[in-house]
Amino acid sequence: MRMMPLEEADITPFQRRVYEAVLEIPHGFVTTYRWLGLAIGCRSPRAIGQALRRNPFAPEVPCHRIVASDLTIGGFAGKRQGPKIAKKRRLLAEEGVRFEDGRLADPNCLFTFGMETPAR
DNA sequence: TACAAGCAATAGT
DNA sequence: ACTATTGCTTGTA
Repeated sequence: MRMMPLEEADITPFQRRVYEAVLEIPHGFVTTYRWLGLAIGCRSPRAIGQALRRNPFAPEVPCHRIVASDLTIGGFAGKRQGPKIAKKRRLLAEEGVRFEDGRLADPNCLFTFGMETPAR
């Protein structure tokens, strides 16, 4: 598989921002659409999901490390349920991120791009 | 170029 | 549980 620089890809600037941010997620960690939005200054998580859905860089860009803000597993491959989701869960399990009943077991695995944890 | 519809979500009611 | 909001992509005229 070819490693194509993001610069030469046929993508929009927004998509490039999203992928760059996703690449910063360390192995064994996950982040949420919310955090991604904060990181790249986008207040519309749906746009992020759409960008990831059209991800031409799978699996070079670990789009499986994105979960929903309430720590549910979120969606994958354009769906919110089905075999794709099971695969996403398995991929995360391989990286040491454990899920329980469709929810992230250890919130400690959340990667917040060096920002402070959300004031809840 | 202009407009409408859709999306792997989230917050508020 | 349901609706509103939100930024961006894509398709059609």
